[in-house]
Amino acid sequence: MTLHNLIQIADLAKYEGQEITLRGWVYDRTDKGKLQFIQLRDGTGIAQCVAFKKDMDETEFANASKLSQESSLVITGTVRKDDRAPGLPGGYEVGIKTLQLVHHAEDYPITPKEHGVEFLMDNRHLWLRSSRQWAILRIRATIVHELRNWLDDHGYLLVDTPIITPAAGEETTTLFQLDYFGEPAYLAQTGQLYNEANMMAFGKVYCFGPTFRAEKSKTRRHLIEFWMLEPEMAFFSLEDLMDMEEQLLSHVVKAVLAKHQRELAILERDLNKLEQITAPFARISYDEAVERLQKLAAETQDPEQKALLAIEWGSDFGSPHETAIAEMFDRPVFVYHYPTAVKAFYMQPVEGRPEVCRSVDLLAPEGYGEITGGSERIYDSELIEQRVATIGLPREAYAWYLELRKFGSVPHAGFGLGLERTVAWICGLPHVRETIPYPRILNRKYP
RNA sequence: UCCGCAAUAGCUCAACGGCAGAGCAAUCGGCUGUUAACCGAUGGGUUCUUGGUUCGAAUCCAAGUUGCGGAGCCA
Repeated sequence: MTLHNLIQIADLAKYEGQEITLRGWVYDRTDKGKLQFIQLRDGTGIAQCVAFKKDMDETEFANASKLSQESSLVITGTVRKDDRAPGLPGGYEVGIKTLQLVHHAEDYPITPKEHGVEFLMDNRHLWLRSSRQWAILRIRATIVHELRNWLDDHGYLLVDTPIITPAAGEETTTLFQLDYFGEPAYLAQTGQLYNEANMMAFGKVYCFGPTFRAEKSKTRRHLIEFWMLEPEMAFFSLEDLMDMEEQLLSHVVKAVLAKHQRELAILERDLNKLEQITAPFARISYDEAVERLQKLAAETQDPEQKALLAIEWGSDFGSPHETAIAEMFDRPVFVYHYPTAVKAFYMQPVEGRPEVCRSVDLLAPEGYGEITGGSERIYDSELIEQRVATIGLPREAYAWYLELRKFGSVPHAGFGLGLERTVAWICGLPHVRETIPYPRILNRKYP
């Protein structure tokens, strides 16, 4: 078959008046008898291809009238401007000259009508072809690209951390255990401890990869396997960390707005909300957050809501608390100096107030909750030894980590950013299950 | 793990103690501007499972399974 002038649908408008070749899949079709409208999808966009009986070979037109959803084909034809033409980007269509069927799809299950969550999740491998998923995963790719771009351009070095680890990175989470030639090993829940070693070698580093938590969490914000970006910086204070995070995230949001107007339109995202995401973000202490929540709870009439908002100083925030705090601001808000007891063992205590630590979480607006969590790390050798002993961690497993404090220990800080939560927020999605191609959630690992 | 809700055609749902139904999809036919096209026709059912109540159960009851929403835990 001839494939002269093979183009991508995203570039269709550049070829007005020219004869071109497209390859792709039937997204939808309208049959008008002697006239067929084929919406052809090639991964870069959707083009309306019009088959007129009188313009085509009789057999090829007959094939066109039998096309089923998701059948694959190669067409040649002439590009013309037509305001009636739907598609992505739309406004141009192709008058078909030849049409070759590559494969006839039979009974494609996902139709243009509505479907339930369970059905779509069972058909995730096919659901990815739908325009909404197309939009989300393209934005996800840009978010990853822009996060890495910004870091690479600002002197941060990508240093990969292992996925198979001999011990937990944090004391709280349940890990997936592996059989490592007869010895137990675990899937990483964070690259943080290795980042601290890498930071001492390279100054400013980050790791980016999948992390695994065997928690039986069943919420709109949890995945069993999720991707985390973790920068770690030598000589950084908590304030440096917040400055850096707001620069990084406002850059990413700006880039998505610049590159993905079409995708955001498909998702019906409120662009005003994203345009507000500029540095500086709001900053409040844990103490102030608790006070504000207590005041809000006191003023709340609905008893159910009142109970959800109730909080005592010293407790970690639940999902309703995070949402309530975030709603008090029109941009992301940093909450810093959490109680030491609810945070990880390696977080630096506040001087003169050891009951709170130099930690900071970033809460996204619109109820998306915590998207980053970070802190200054303990760099004093004796203090970190003491914390490991108090928590009851097996010292031998952490010996290498503790040794970092013996050779030129420095103040340092870092954070972890949950990629899927960030994608859900920027895309305005109700659930993280659509932010990753093949979500691993409680009781689901297929497909 | 706890609380709440649900499960009926390939899909989305209706029928709520008395004949198992619609729209979409599929198949066949018609139509030269469709945007979730429209019009006509055809095929399509272990009503999640097990047990119980009843003359009679998709419908009521019990247990289980699966899913969804929320809580907790967290990024």
